[in-house]
Amino acid sequence: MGRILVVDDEFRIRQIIRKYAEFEGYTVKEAVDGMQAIEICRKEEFDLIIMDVMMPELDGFSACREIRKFRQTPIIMLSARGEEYDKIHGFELGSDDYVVKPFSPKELMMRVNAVIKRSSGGNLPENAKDIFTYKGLSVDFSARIVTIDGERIDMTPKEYELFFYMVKNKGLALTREKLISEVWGYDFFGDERTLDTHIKLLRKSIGEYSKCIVTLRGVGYRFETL
Amino acid sequence: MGRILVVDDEFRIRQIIRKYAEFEGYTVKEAVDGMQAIEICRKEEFDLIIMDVMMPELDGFSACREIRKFRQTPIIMLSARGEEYDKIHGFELGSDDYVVKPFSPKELMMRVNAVIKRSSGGNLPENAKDIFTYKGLSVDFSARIVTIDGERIDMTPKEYELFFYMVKNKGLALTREKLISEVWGYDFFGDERTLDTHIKLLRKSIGEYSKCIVTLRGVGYRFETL
DNA sequence: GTTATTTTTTTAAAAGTTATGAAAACTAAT
DNA sequence: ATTAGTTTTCATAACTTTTAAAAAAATAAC
Repeated sequence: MGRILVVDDEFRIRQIIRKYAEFEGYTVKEAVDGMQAIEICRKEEFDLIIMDVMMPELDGFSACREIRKFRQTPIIMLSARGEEYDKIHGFELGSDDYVVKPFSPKELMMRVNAVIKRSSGGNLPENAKDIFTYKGLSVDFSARIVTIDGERIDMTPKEYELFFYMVKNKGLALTREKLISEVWGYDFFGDERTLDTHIKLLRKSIGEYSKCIVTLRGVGYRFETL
Repeated sequence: MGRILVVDDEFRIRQIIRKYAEFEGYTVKEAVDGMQAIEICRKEEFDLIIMDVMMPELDGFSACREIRKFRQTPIIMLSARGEEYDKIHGFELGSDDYVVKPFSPKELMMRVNAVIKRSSGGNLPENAKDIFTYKGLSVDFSARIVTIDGERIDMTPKEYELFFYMVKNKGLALTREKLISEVWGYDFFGDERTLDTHIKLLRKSIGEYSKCIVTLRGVGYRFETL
């Protein structure tokens, strides 16, 4: 287990990735452009694809899109610094991660391991995935699993419901009323401070990421990826 | 689903965009200038508008501004390299993306897909965005975030409410009575100077943009984009 | 130019909100 | 019924915002 497809037009890059990946115990196959990558993917299955954005014949984005039509293989995109940032960012949701060139092989391998662990760890049917990730934090909505740097975070049902709702609505100001009616139900008539207490418990649970839950005085809270 | 309005005075450009967009499965409608675009937008709804900046009759910026008054359709602007860079940059936050001519159709399509995915496909809450921008100032109403040159401005609830109301009613003379009843509530019976104090605090918070809040002696205040 | 009026700035006290810790109530499993 | 874990309540501490009032500055009127 651990098959990786490396797609890059530069031999040197493919070589270096192969070296490190094989050292980590992965089996590596190579493709020199997007077109070739698609053909190979039709015939064989991989646990991960590492693909350069800029390639002759067919660029990484197009290839990625094409492959995704018939495979759910996780994909890590490689791109030159600065260049195409917007595109990658917009695309990011579709790919699983991206690494900026020049990269340190170590860093790349770390990401490779993370992505593979993330995708193979959960033995769910790959299609029903609904996962949010931000840095070392990942929230698997369908599995009800929250991990930080790969480690599971135990959460009580209420913490999970609250966190779930906030992450799903990340970047939005959520009023106390909204949070309470969404998490506790519109007919909750309990104490006003209940929400505060659960925010506190939740913050404690997510450790360093507690700073992602910002207090909006007089309004409520907002979960944000800084 | 996937209706696009292409606004450009050059037939060749419209044709090429149409070709690629239809290939990707979108339905395309065309307009030759800003005026026509506005008329069409009043009658029909689109998922995306691709609009050239330089056009006879009515330029892209003006048309965009006009359309935004009644539609939230995402807009991608096209412009010649270098030219109008400042405008585009300042405008960027208001539009959803911009592409510099000459562009590769592939690149444009990638952006089109990204914008459409972001605004409709992606079930992220990010779509419900409601953001006002003017130069380096941006007010995100749904996230309750105000930034100046990308940096967050901390505001107290009252400052935010007051600013929110003034920006939403930008360009209008707002009487002290109106402001107080809208921000504090019609039943506020506090001190007359409270409003002045909060205007002061607000001005301090928004720094250089404080000059956008003009005092209307004997009347009230007005927020304006100079 | 002086005076009266309005606006702005400055304070400090008052009012209001959120965070926290601990205990009580509740729930599900044994 | 007991227990372990979870949720809720409550009192209080910590903190922030709002208010009010007065002094200073600016503006308009004379």
